Amino acid sequence: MEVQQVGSLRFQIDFSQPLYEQILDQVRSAIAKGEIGLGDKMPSVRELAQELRMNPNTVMRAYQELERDGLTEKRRGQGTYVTSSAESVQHFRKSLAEQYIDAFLAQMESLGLSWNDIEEYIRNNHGTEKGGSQE
Amino acid sequence: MEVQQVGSLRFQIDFSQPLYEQILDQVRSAIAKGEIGLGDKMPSVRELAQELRMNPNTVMRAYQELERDGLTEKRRGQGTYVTSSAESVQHFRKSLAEQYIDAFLAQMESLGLSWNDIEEYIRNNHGTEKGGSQE
Amino acid sequence: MEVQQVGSLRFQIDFSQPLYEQILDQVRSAIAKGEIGLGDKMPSVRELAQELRMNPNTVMRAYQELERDGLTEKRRGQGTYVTSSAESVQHFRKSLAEQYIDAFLAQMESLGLSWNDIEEYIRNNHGTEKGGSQE
Amino acid sequence: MEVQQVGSLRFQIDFSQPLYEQILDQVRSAIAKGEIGLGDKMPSVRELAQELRMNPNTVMRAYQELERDGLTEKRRGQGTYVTSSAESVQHFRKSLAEQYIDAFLAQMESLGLSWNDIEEYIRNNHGTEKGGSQE
DNA sequence: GTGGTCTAGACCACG
DNA sequence: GTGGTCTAGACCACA
Repeated sequence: MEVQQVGSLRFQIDFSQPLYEQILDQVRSAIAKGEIGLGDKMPSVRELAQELRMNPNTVMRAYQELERDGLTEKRRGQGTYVTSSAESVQHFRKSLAEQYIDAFLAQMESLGLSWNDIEEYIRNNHGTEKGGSQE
Repeated sequence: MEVQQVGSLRFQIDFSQPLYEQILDQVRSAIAKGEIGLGDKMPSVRELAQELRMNPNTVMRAYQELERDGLTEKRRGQGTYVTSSAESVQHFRKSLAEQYIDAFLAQMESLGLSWNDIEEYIRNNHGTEKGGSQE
Repeated sequence: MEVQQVGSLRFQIDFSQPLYEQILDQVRSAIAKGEIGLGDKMPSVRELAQELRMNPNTVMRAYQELERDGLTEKRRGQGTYVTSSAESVQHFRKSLAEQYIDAFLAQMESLGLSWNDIEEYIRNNHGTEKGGSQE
Repeated sequence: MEVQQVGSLRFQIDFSQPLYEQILDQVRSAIAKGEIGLGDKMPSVRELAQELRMNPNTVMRAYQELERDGLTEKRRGQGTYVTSSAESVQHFRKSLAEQYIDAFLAQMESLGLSWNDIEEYIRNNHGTEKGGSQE
């Protein structure tokens, strides 16, 4: 897997999913985990596109979505910045998490699996290496 | 939401996802949960297409994938049947569940959420009606 | 796998191939291997259809092909008989074998495999026990 | 027989088998034999369809199967590429070869032919022009 | 009647 | 430009 560092952001892109989605997810993740700080400057669309060898339109689409989610903001003539509002980040993080969780539970329900089945699987396969939390 | 019953199968189709995927998911679910029994006859491609008001090719695509997954089998000139092998169903169910769970844990990790965070959310929002798992 | 005995013929039918082809192949095999003797009476179309729970048309199609190949002959009012001519059987056996072999060699060639590769595979996997393949 | 060259691929199509299967087989063969290199770009679905004078859906079906077999991969908006993994090709080649060989041996067994009979036939008819392997 | 293949042509998402 | 989904309708093999 090829990993690319651009400023404080790290990207790992493949061709199995839409490119703009991968940028979106990975920037979101960096913001949620504090890998890029509140108020930090994002790479410009053109710079990122060049580094990732993508069409600028593809990067722009991800940036637009980030802004719509309240995670970034454009400052005229200066570029794009991570929002300074910790509250915005928290709010977004919570709503996305809930969305993921609800979708996941629906999937499990569709397979007829109970919460106990899930816990058991996770205990067996991912039990030890839990972490990555920060609250 | 419009729900349609075809034999022992219930379908609920919208236009937010590919139609063949929705058929696929819902038939999988019915098999996994035993709503349609092992060895039972499936609706014919044409019949289901007519009931769901879609093109037979769309239904056929879902049926082909079901067969590739080992959940159904075609009998020449007779139609499509749910596999008689409980083992096939179990194997498929397990592998799909693991895939879903792994993807979910990756999502949670990308948001910097710990397993405790997840459990807490679920306890609060889905805690009471767990076990039988149905909405 | 379900095996059915009809007179001196043994059938093992599944739904993954055309039914008439399976009858054809298995009767051919029985004749080629002498499991049913030259000049022996074949089961009638109706009888075989009933035993195998098939449509008589399906059995008839196989019988027609057998007759066209010179392996059986109809005697008016008496039914269908395996040919009495050992020469006919030998001729057919040879021509079918050549056809199979040529097709097989074409497949191997299409994968870029040499005869040595094939021999090696067969030595490793089927070398010791001819006929009753069972690992 | 009409042969058509498209990029580094050569096609020879008739109407005796499904068109998508012939594309599938011939592309597989080209990959297995290295006639098209790892990582090379395949003709686009539309281009190949036009060259072979068939419907794009027919070509797409073959391409989907190639991808399912791990021999090719799609890159969003860029086209279809032969996999870069020599291992994937080798794995596929081996498993297909074994499948062909096992089926062939079953055919020979059904005709009551021994391995010696086969070798003799091949020595007589194909003995001189063997080769073309590479590993 | 069943499913399987193919065509023609439309519309969409992605880059 | 790429592939992905869907429709409508034809023709075929099999039972």
